[in-house]
Amino acid sequence: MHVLVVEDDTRLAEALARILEDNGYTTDTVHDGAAALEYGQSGTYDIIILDVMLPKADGFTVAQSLRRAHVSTPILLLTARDAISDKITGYDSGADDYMTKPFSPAELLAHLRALTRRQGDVVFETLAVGDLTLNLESMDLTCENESIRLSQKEFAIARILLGSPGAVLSKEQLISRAWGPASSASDNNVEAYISFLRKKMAHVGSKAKIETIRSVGYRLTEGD
Amino acid sequence: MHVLVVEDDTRLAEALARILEDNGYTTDTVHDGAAALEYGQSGTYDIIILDVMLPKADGFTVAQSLRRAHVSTPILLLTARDAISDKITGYDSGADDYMTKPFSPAELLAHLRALTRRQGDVVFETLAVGDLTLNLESMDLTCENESIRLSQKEFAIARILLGSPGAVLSKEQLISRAWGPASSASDNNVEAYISFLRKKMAHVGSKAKIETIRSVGYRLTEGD
DNA sequence: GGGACTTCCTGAAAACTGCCTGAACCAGCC
DNA sequence: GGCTGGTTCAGGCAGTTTTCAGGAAGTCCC
Repeated sequence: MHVLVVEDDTRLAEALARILEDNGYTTDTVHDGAAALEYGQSGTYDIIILDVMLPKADGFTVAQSLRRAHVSTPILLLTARDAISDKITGYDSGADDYMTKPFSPAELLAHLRALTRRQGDVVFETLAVGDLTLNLESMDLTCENESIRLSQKEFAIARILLGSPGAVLSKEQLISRAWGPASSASDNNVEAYISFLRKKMAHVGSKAKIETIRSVGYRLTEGD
Repeated sequence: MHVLVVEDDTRLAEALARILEDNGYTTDTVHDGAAALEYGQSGTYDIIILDVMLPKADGFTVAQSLRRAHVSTPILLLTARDAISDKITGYDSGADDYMTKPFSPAELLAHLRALTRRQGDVVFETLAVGDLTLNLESMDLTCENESIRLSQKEFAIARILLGSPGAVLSKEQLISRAWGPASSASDNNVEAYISFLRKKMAHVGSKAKIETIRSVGYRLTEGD
């Protein structure tokens, strides 16, 4: 197992190399984004550990460039910040996993083991349509860096809509999937929640729209 | 030092527990693969000693499953066979060390010391999120220069939260990891401790917040 | 175009549920 | 006995879900 460590903090870089080598990995270390790209493109590494804060080119950019160059080596991003927007950026940029500093060696090794094993498993459980992202774990609805919390039922409905974007869902379908097939919820319940959702979507400034298709149902669209 | 012993041979299991307890370890013993998984996932052990030949699921499988579940507790595999192929399978499955039966108590203790040392060497003795720092040795919670002592359970919960900042932890998860998988603690216990922790976090003046996600769980955030 | 009808939207209030937290109660320990 | 830490209880609060009703918007037909 050959690992490329990209980390500008010399102390941390050495600590990483030490942990890895103690555990049977071989390592190369570079200290800035430009070198990371150059080495990463060689395609000889099994994993790349990439710090986000780097001189010359940040981790996100490096990850993105590598993916553009069709390098599919699993990338583990390191960052001190744990903002959700960062996570999303990290994921979008093509990184496979994500770890916030500080971390224990055990944690690092666990992540590496997971990365080499699974390859391509999803790290963040989200649903996205257009500029909208629904976090399936925390039930947050996000657009750009505005986020808002959804309630249980709002989430259930949002999840169904985001789950089949563009499709027309009837109120009956929505009721049966959000309230359960044996429920006695009325059409007006759905209407109320669609209204809530539209309000929250507007609040986070999304361009996506829930269209009404009269006497048929609703449909989620990206919004041009 | 808390050790999980997984061994179906009752005599050997008792012998192991005895040796360990005589040497200052505390132990839990289970007798099959399924229980091993359940207990192991609680993440409350410092070491897992795992026999290869087990009813329900063999040691390799258990080790592998634990690693997949992101449990990074060091695992010491026990086996009667000493074929090389077994050794390889052992390490592949995520085990950290490997010992063939029969062995002397001294040998066992040496392996355990090696395993804990490897970790202890480099393990960060604090967990930090935002302006909050949790000292894993003294169980103090610190922010800036305000510090406060946490009780056992408070510490257990805090450690879990600080260990995966930003992630949503359900009450069930918290119970299983802070009280143990077989516990009968109620949701209200968790609520009570969350309440204590919030009070102590406020007391040290941290900006970090424990968010409630209604009917889902809790999440620790840095607080802008 | 206008009226009659249907469907949908949405603000407000009521009903409900889960959560928080102070206080009491235990148990073990100095 | 006093102390600390853990657990349980219950009232009150706040967020959620449901209900209701008036009005807006769409459809149909003359």
